[in-house]
Amino acid sequence: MPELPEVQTIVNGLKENIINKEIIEIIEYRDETVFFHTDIETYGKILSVGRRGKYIILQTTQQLKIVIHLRMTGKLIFEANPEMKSSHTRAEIVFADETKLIFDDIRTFGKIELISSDESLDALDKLGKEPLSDAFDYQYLQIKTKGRKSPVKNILMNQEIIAGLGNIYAAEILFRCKINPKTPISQLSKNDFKKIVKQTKEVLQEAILHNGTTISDYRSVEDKTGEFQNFLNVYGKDYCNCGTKIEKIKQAGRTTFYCPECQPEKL
DNA sequence: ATTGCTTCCTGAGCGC
DNA sequence: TGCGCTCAGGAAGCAA
Repeated sequence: MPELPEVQTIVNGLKENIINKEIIEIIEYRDETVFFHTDIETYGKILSVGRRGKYIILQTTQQLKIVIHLRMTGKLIFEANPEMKSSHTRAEIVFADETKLIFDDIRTFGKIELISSDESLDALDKLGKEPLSDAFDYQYLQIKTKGRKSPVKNILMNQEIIAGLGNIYAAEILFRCKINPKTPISQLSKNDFKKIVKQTKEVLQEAILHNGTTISDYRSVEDKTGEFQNFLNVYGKDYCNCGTKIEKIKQAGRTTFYCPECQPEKL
């Protein structure tokens, strides 16, 4: 569900709520939700809350990293009332002051992984550059995709190339670049690469300022809804601002939205 | 090595 | 109302 701006919004909310709180228990309500990759005696206090791609990473004082991926429908809800449960609670991180962080996930694809601070996860190690970092520039994108033939949309969705983009933002970025999503990455010019990098950073920054996008079930940590959906140009739209009907196609199993007028195929 | 197809699971929305 | 079908901010795990 959430992409980079939504995850960042959640991380920002968590920073305000759970820093320095001591974890006393992690409860799994549904199997295959919480994975212990390290022996835990005590969890410790939350030292920091961070993000890498779409992963949320909590660091504790006991050399423990809690890595959370929300996938499609995961939510984190900070709850002050210990009695409270949400409709699809899969796990809870319970703090010493009786507040808790509820991990709610309708489709149950999300996961919480506990690892020692000096370890990592394979998926984390393989992630590509952070799109908002200076290291993400057109040269990186060009070198990283050299020899590939995939459509540019698939490249933008590939977490091993760019960490954090998903279906909505990939579509919006290409709309802003006026690039057809089917275009093979190998056919893009240097200028196209520059445009993609520029628009990626701009779209993500704007979305973060608006607390992300809400389509149906995304909520930030305090159950606030994002507002960026009001700024989307193609995703979920029937018509482009130019009046043309938006095309919907399948790419790598996902629906791609684009405007055939504003994003024509290259001849 | 890279690409594409299927799968995990639940619920909403649609047409009949 | 209700049934059955399609679809959903993701990505691992295969097969080709």
